[in-house]
Amino acid sequence: MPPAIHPRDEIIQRLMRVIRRVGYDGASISALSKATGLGKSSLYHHFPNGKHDMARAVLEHLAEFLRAQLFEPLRGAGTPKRRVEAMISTLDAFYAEGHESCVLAQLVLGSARAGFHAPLRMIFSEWIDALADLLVDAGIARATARRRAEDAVVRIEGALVLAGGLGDVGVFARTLKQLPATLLG
Amino acid sequence: MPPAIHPRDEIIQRLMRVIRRVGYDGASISALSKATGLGKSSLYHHFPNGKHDMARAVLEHLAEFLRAQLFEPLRGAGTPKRRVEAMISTLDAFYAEGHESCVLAQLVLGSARAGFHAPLRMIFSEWIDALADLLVDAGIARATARRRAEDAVVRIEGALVLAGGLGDVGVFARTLKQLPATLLG
DNA sequence: CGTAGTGAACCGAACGATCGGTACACTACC
DNA sequence: GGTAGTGTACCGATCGTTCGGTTCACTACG
Repeated sequence: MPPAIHPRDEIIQRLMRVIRRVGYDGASISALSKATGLGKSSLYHHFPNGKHDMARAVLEHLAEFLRAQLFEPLRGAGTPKRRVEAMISTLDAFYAEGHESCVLAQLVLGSARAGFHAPLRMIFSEWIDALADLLVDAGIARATARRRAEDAVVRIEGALVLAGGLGDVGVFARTLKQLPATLLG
Repeated sequence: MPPAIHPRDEIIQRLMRVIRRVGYDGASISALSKATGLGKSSLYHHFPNGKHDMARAVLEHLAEFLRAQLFEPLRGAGTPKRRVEAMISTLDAFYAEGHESCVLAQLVLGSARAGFHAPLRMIFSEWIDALADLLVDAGIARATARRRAEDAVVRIEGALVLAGGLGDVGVFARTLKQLPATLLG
């Protein structure tokens, strides 16, 4: 293996850092170029279809991250409460206690949302499914479990929006804190 | 009153329609010009500071709308449950049952969010305050009321994001439906 | 061995289009 | 006449994208 100063994952993570902060429309190629340390044409070498490809890659990368760090642990070992708490602390770190906004929300709201419809729906669905399965595991009826799982994701996304809008991350902390009780009854 | 083909409110509403769909960064001046039927120079006549002024005006217009249509009714007559239900049906209409996204969220997430920090915080705060006051009115302890009010706004914003992400407005409908129970216990 | 060739990774300069914004003359109505 | 509102033409900057070209590790072949 050659030195590989710029592993693809590292590039994508830097793209994500920009997009999650300023959104798809707000992320210019030159900004993405600066953030990655790659020239514009080098970016096009890695992502032949341009900006859309970059965001797509970010979305795929995020999906893998979520599967490994959130969805799988939800299905893993430990009591349901423990597993929910693990998810919460992962979320708290990923969103920097509410200071960072959500890439998913950025792409849902951007002007190019139509182009990301499928992967976005996939990610949200998997998230809800993983949570619902956990609740079923905890002895909660399937229908109730789904409703609560959906509600949990709703709250997380909403808390991030509100934290940004109020300029106060307290609402995100409070929302995360009361998640276990809301989910598990 | 002269014919006034383009009353200011009508202009601002059309600006809002664009911004709420594609966000601040995605809303180009030419798109805003087309949407309002006004030439660029006319737009700059009405909003001397350009795009930022337009979004600012949209935000002020929205604040007035929310005060008149949401916050005041929350403090008005009728049982607390009735007042909550009135808010919900207004929200359902305003967001077209979940098909339209939230202007506030768009401005919170856009790259120019710093410029709208104050009015955004104001609106969210007023909303939470109005809801909390209603709950106190319904006999709920102040601290609990605030937490629940905050949670309600969190859910509304989150449900709009998720409705867009899933491409299914069902989640918005379900969230609104269970709001009265969540708020009033 | 050497050396010609290959392809992946990279780059800055430049493209046409559009960006947000301005200048100014004109019209409509007081 | 004055002034609010408008249309046209235009500005420099930046947009996303493409171009021409360089570097360099590696392979094929004499």
